Amino acid sequence: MQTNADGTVGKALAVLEEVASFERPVRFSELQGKSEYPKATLYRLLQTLTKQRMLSYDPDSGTYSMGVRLVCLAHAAWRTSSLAPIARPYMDKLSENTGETVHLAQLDHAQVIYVDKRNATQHLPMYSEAGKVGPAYCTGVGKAMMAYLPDDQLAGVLAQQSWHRFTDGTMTDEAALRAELVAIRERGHAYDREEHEPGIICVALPIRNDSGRVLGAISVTSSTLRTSLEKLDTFVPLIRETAHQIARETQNWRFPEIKVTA
Amino acid sequence: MQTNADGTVGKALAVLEEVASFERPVRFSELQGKSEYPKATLYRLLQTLTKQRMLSYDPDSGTYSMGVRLVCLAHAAWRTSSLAPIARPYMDKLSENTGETVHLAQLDHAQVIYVDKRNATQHLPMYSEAGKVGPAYCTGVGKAMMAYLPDDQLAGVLAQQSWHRFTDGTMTDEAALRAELVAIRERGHAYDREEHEPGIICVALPIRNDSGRVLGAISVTSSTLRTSLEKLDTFVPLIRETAHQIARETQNWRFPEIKVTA
DNA sequence: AAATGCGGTTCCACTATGTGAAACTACAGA
DNA sequence: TCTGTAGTTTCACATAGTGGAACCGCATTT
Repeated sequence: MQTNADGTVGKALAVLEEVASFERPVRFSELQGKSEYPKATLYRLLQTLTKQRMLSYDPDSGTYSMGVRLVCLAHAAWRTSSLAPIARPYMDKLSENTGETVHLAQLDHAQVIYVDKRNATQHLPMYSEAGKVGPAYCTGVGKAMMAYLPDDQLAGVLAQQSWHRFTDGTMTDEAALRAELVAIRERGHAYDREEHEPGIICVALPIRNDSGRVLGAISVTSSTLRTSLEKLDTFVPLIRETAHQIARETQNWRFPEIKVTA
Repeated sequence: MQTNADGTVGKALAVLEEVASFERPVRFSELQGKSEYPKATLYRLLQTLTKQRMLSYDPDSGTYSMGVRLVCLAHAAWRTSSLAPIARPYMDKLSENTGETVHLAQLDHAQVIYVDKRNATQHLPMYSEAGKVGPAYCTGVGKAMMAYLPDDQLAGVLAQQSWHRFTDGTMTDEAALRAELVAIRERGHAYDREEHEPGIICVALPIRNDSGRVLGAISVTSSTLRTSLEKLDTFVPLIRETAHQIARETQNWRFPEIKVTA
């Protein structure tokens, strides 16, 4: 599970992630089974995390669960270093104009993180969706971002994909995806042709700043039952405009104070 | 800032919190100014956090900001150990029935953390609100929860309040608050009489399980311009019912698997 | 009642990890 | 070129973390 758990902090975070992966309160012994750390070490890490309120321990049931302090920290993270707060009004507008599900995503490590969402049916941007992660190689947003990544970064991301075949359409090797990325650059936008989930299709565009750096991506998603890629194509100008607006907005927002510190 | 930063993990988290407190991308030197750690140590901690993707470093501007990995972890925390996902349908209903702003909060350390919200005006449960923290001693939800805390825990929470006078109505010492908590227990619900913010009032009830343990609290909030405490009082039965429903729901939800492991 | 087994906690000699003053580098402005 | 400031690296040193093993407490078995 844990990639490079050097240092105590790394180990602690690996354990935290381990607890998270259970998606429910979990006993010491269950963790011990999955963890690579010896009993005493694991125990101490859990103690530390609990004392730091990253985990909470329920003495009644003898279980650990994720601590609410994380929710606070994440709130700060979301507010200050995700595109979501900046993009919100534009997301709203795009959602209204298209009437379809709209995602805002960013790239982290080699995964896609959805930082905001507008739902077509239930018109609530659900907290429960922000924070969700997805694979980069078989989602519209993932491919849209990868297509505009500098070579060295792209290589790193590609190397870490799982290439799991979710559907018949999933691209399962680097060569296929690289070809696709070229096509995306030519076309200017990415598709998800039921590559991650059968029946689910989307059009996605990257959000890039003036210097061309990829900040994130937006997608308009729907199902093959309701629409087709051709129909979604009509939204491209709208999405592009939204992406531009968000990118422009970031220029003003990011570090306006920095130059003033003198 | 940092309370008990024993161990490397504690120090790292203190730094993380420090970065969060700036609410914007921050330079090394700015952090150094606020931090108690020597240059080299701080530097290494930042490196570690960055490598662990809890922070992200922007080489262009030389600034650190909160990492998106936190958003993922928090997603897990929110889903599995907050009341929010369980309470969601009941929150929806309460919001609809009252037409006022509804909060769902939990106690952490000595603070109130809002884990969900329904807004009266903009009817979107905003991610940006979940994760917000507030003082316990001068909010309806905070007092509602404290009123039903076991003595030892209560003492701990009280000891950590700031007793800052936000408004004329703020209770600024333990004695006053303890008297209020007695009144709350007698009455069965708590009020916020413009104690935190002028013009803002609310009624709050704790969410308690069968054994009486405090799980969280719900409140219905409004402004003195629109309504009065007397009017909010009419919502009490509705809120109580909601709290009961949520508490009942947790019984089924929490650790159903635990007993089966045999 | 004693024995067994199991989840959880503590001990302690050992050493990996983190520490931080100081030296150094890169760069901007004088 | 010189000087100062922000950021990075070094290295002798010691703290902090490690983990095998022993221990505890409780439930179940004999």
